[in-house]
Amino acid sequence: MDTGGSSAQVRLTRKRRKMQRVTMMDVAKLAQVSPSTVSLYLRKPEAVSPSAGQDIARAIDDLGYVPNLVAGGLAAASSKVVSIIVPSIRNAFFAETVATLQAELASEGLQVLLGHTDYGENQEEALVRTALSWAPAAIVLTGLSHSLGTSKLLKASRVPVIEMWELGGEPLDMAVGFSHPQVGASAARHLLSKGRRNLAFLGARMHEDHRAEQRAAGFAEAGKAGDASICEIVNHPGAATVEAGALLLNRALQQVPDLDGVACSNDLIALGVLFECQRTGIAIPEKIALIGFGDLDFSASCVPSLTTIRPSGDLIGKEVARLILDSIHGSRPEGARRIVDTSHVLIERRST
Amino acid sequence: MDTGGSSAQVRLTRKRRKMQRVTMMDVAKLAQVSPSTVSLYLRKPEAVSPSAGQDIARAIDDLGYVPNLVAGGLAAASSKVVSIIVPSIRNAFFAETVATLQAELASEGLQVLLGHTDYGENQEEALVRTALSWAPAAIVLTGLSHSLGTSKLLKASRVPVIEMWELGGEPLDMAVGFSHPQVGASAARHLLSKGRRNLAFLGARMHEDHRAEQRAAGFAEAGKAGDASICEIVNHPGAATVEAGALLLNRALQQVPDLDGVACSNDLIALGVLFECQRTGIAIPEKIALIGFGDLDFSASCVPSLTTIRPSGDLIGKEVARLILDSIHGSRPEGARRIVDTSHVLIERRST
DNA sequence: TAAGGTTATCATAGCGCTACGATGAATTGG
DNA sequence: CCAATTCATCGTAGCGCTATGATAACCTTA
Repeated sequence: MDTGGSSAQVRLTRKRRKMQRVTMMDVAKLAQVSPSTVSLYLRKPEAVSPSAGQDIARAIDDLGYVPNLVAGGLAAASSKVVSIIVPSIRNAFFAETVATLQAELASEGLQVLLGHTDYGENQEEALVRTALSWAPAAIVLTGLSHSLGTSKLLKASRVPVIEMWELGGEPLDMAVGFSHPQVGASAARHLLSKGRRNLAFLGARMHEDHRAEQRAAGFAEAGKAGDASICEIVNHPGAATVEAGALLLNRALQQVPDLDGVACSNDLIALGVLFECQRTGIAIPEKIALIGFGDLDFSASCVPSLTTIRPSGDLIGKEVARLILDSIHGSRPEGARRIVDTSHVLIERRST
Repeated sequence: MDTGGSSAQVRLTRKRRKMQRVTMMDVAKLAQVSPSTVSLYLRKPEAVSPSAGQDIARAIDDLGYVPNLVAGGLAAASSKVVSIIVPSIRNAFFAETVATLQAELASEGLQVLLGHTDYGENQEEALVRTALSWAPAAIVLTGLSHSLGTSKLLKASRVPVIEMWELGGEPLDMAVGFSHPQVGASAARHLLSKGRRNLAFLGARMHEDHRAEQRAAGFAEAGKAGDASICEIVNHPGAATVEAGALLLNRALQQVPDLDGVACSNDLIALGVLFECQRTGIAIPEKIALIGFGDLDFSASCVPSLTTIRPSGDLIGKEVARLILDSIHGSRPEGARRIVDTSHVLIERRST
């Protein structure tokens, strides 16, 4: 007869939770120390006696223990993650910066959480919101212009914020980059110094890419301040591609009949110009002097080699990493606003 | 008189923890529901009554509540993060895939945790270890060859693993990509079909880049199987750059005197070849037929336009995303091993 | 109206770890 | 030889959230 079945005291598994195969507790048990000691060992090995340390190390190894950073982050109220938000990782500029940054941070045990906005401010706000959900150690944004909501979110959180690839405005917290108007001005002055007077600036997606717009503005201003006869800005609504370069050149040739100096917002555009000139038989630099921006992989090797402006994306990555690590280690003077100017370098080659 | 001071019952703040400004509890209080209901609303809004839902939504808005995904991840035993590990984010192939993947995943509320190995297997193991610490929803690796430790780690965890950009071996779990030997073979056959018989394959970093090596091998095999007179493989120890292309061409010209067909492991190398030929007056395609790999931004626009093989990095990203989402939603047939072949497309242009 | 079925909501027990304060052992000094 | 000081180690209370089962509230239908 089944006595237990209908009686009141049914023994049911009260609660059940998913879990991790090996926890710190298991390590502690095997090493015959308390979980606290294991935790301490993992964070500050030198604070634990050598003998205990060895036992723990062996236990970790034997069990194949992998610490759970999610739990750690919750307990410590801050995770070992840095959130990076760029317009597009397809863009070689940002790829370079992210790569450098990732490498620098990885050596300090920090992970990179990546997001890209595709040049949309609303997109950015959503990304910032999710980024903050991870209680990151720091958050890295591109540029200085953000939606009101983004700024509010960021200020409300106590997370260090670094804005990169742009200087000139008031940063939320810290900034690493350079002045884009100055880049444009350098390009214009260089063309003027080569005796060119009928200039054009070829840019892409400038309604969204605020920094390209600034370069164009700096170019136009320096052109006018110098003795340029004409100084036109031509924009392509799509992305900055080689193909766009060809289109833009043709538009510029229509607008500026005696065009003899062209600056491009991006080396890809410049490459497109180069190819289009080759196709149509326009001599570079004899007929048109050409200067780009970015110093991409091909810029030194193309025919003719491309005069360009190097923004040092890797340097930006390094400096951002330094700022983040300083913030985390508390070695940053409290309240000190930090702005790092990575500057730009004009590299003269055969195309001008 | 101070009665409390010396007496035994000192009221001391027992414990203190850091915290978050606004928690789910605060939202619950303001909306006059229990925290569970708020949690439920956030995860499945349709399961909560419209009136309660409205109250909660308003409370969230009023308080500027940002959910803590770290806590959520711990409680749910899996975080809304997908870890992606690529050799290099500077590489346009992987940048494309990561960008697509990130966009697809973001729309489902998943974050991307990025790591890059710089083509090092040890590096990869360390990255996988940290990645697993985040209890990710899935983990995406590049290629099929990993260290023993990496495989063991991955198998021990119950995390869905997707290997991308390579097919042909036995995947750990799921794989999305294409066959690299076949790419090489396609290139060789194309050159042969153009009547070229003195062939060379120009690759870079092939001792580390296993996939480039496979392309070269496939090329050599198809060359021999066809009626190629010579079929040489030339390797550059450094990265695949435009500059390397020029060097490699010159090496190939030495090794293959009557060189008339060149395949490159990467369009950047092909571009370098193009420029070098321009410099030295070698006619393309008349003297040398040139085929690349990647179909990068410039490949359609250069002069002459570049015949190339498109690996569809964006398609890979999309398929990987689909597999991940299927895994998460449990719609994947349990135990079914999934392999997706994204294939490759040869795009014939003017350079052959 | 009672029995049975739906919902919508809730109380509660952790997820695995860190940080705080406390404990006990070892060392020292007067 | 006991108080004072150091040092390694430990016990424990959460971090903020989700999942589970339970409960209450509301319909059905016979």
